Amino acid sequence: MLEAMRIIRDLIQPSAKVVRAGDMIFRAAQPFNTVYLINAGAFKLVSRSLDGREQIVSLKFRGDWLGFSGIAQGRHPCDAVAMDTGNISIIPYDTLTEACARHPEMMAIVHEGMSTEITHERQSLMSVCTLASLARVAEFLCAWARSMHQRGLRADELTLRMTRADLGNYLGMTLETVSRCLSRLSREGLIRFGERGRRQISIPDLERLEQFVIGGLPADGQTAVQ
Amino acid sequence: MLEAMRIIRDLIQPSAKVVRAGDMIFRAAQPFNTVYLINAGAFKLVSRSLDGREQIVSLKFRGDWLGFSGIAQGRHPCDAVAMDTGNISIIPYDTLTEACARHPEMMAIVHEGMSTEITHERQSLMSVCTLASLARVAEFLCAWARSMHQRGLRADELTLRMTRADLGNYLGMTLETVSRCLSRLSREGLIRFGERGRRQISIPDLERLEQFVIGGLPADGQTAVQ
DNA sequence: CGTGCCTTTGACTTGGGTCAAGGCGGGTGG
DNA sequence: CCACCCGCCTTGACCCAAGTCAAAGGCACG
Repeated sequence: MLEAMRIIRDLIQPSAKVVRAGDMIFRAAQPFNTVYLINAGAFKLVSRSLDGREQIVSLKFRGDWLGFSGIAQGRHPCDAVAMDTGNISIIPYDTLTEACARHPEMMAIVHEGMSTEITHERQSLMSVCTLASLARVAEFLCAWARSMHQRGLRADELTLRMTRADLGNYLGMTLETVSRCLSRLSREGLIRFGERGRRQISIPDLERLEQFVIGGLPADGQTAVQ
Repeated sequence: MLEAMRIIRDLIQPSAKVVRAGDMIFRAAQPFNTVYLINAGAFKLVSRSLDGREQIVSLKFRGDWLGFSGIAQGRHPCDAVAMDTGNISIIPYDTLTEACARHPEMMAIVHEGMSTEITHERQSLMSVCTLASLARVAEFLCAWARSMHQRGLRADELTLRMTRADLGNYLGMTLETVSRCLSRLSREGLIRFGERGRRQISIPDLERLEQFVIGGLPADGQTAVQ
């Protein structure tokens, strides 16, 4: 992934931009002509339906692309919002397609990015459809940790950059349920809250948390109820 | 879309294959090296988690691509299964990337295909996360109808090619709930069951069904309870 | 040191899951 | 041609996970 980012820098030399929490990278319905590569920070993609339902459809981090979903309709179908300060490379789509035509390795990178995005959205669907809320929250934390690890960041100390309401929206449950699930995971010792507030979560044993997702708690009668 | 299929035929002249209900086009974990373009038929993509949860993550029809999700890992992440007799073009991925490098319009078509797929998966997530089961079933039917219409097929007479269990799996609910929701929609006059069994559904007024998804029933006290 | 947002927790309600009992229809074999 | 079977579908009764509503505690910032 770092490799890919280096190749893009070499072949395209894109300009970059610093963003702050709350900044919109693009908005739904805006004409599509640019994609972005995340150098740092965390971003959410928010879809809105005609009748005002709002859904966080994806979370994106360093190495991820923003904007591919706009290709099909020539307009972005969702908002992209920075969740904290970050840095993105700005890549005109024309430039990108030209680079793809000229350099097979560039096309490979872009296709891989889109393919990853497809797979990722499907995993979200799978999680929402097949897991109970407690396991869903646990899996979300595992995925976040794995994702951080894979990007070379520390994976045992997560700093969630979102409110419980956002989390709940993304995971398909209410903010109260998110809160209860996190409390429960903490009570079970599967996670711990950090000193810097309840958005900081540490995972003492990722292995065990992953086991919990697929198998639930070992049935030994030791676990607290509710 | 038909335009795109013509261009592909002209530029690549892919071989085609007839498939029958139940045939696997590819299986999860198989090495990725081919993509498929659907000429006719209906297909489901099925993901399986390590612990055996199974999820239908997408349904595909004429004009859709099969296999892009395998690019990222070099292996298909899911099974692709034909839901009835169909016909697919077989396109080696190498051939496709070469055609993309040589012909900008080919690259545009491929990128559009992937982009559409990303957007589509997000809409599923949105539907599962923000709609109650009755509205979800209704929206599913609307989407199927729109999708058929867009492909030049008749949109007021759907023949679902799946069991209630598959439907429920795809929509994130049990088969009993699907059954109850369909019965309810029928009782409300929003859909009708065909003579050829309860998998054939006609939509007398698509407009009204779409209104129902976003607004629920008009509150006039006429509607039956449960 | 207040004011407002975020989070937690409790009590209650409910949509949809679970379990169980038929019903329907098409295919097979007697 | 009929009887039976088997897979799919529907419906009812019951129950529970998660939603809703409400109250209060914490934290951050002016």
